[in-house]
Amino acid sequence: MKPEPVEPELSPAEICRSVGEVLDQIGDKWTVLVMRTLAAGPIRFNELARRVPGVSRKMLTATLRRLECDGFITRTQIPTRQSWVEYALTQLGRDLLGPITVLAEWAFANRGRVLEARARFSERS
Amino acid sequence: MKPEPVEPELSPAEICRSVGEVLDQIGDKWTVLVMRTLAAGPIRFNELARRVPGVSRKMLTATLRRLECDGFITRTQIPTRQSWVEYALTQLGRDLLGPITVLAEWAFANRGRVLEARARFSERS
DNA sequence: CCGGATCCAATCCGATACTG
DNA sequence: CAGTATCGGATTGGATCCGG
Repeated sequence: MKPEPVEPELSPAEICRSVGEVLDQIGDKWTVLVMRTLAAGPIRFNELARRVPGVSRKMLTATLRRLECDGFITRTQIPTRQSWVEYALTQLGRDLLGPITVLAEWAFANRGRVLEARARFSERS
Repeated sequence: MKPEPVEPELSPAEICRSVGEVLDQIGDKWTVLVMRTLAAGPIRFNELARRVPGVSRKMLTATLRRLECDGFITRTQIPTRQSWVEYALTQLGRDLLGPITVLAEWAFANRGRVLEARARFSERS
């Protein structure tokens, strides 16, 4: 369901710009955690706040606004007696989780190599 | 030359932790730009500073230290008449460029969808 | 329940000047 | 050439209070 295989070759300059932009969008403290939590299905604001450990409501609001603005999630008012707002991933958001998961799996598979490097570095300096 | 295909299934909690750690490492302003520049081959400090547009020497130093500590690059003193220090990617660093490039290519292929979403968002609010 | 608004501390980061 | 040291503005993000 990805948009296209596209051309496999990308110039280094295009790579740099692309990765810079996407890291500006998702490289902050909470964005990916929120998206991963939304991956399980639509969820309300306060439930989301509970499931993302440590996030303040202020940062959660800011993160959700940005994700909504960039088209990665939807925000739906459900009028009932109480206020009720549901957030959910869009197709674009689900698509983005693919490359993010690739990165996460790499990090998980290689965390030992990083820890070894740090140990060597600290004992050498 | 990747370490292993590893188990394809990763629990959501492990994904979150992994991606949080790797984003802490590479999610800042300069790390990926520096690594992409190093991908062309070993390079000296000041040449690196010239090729990464806008970076200050202070931030470049900090970025390189961290990359070295985490095992993504090597720092080599070459004693000659002048000071001479070369930085180069390690195998671990080259491996990391794989998932990063996946992300960059996704961002490049989908940047139009994000721009459309922003246009819709701004005209709706 | 879902936020917005404000204050404040910590951190980031660029500019500048200096060293071996 | 390859950094280090210090200052100060800008940004980040938590705490708290307030409102619909």
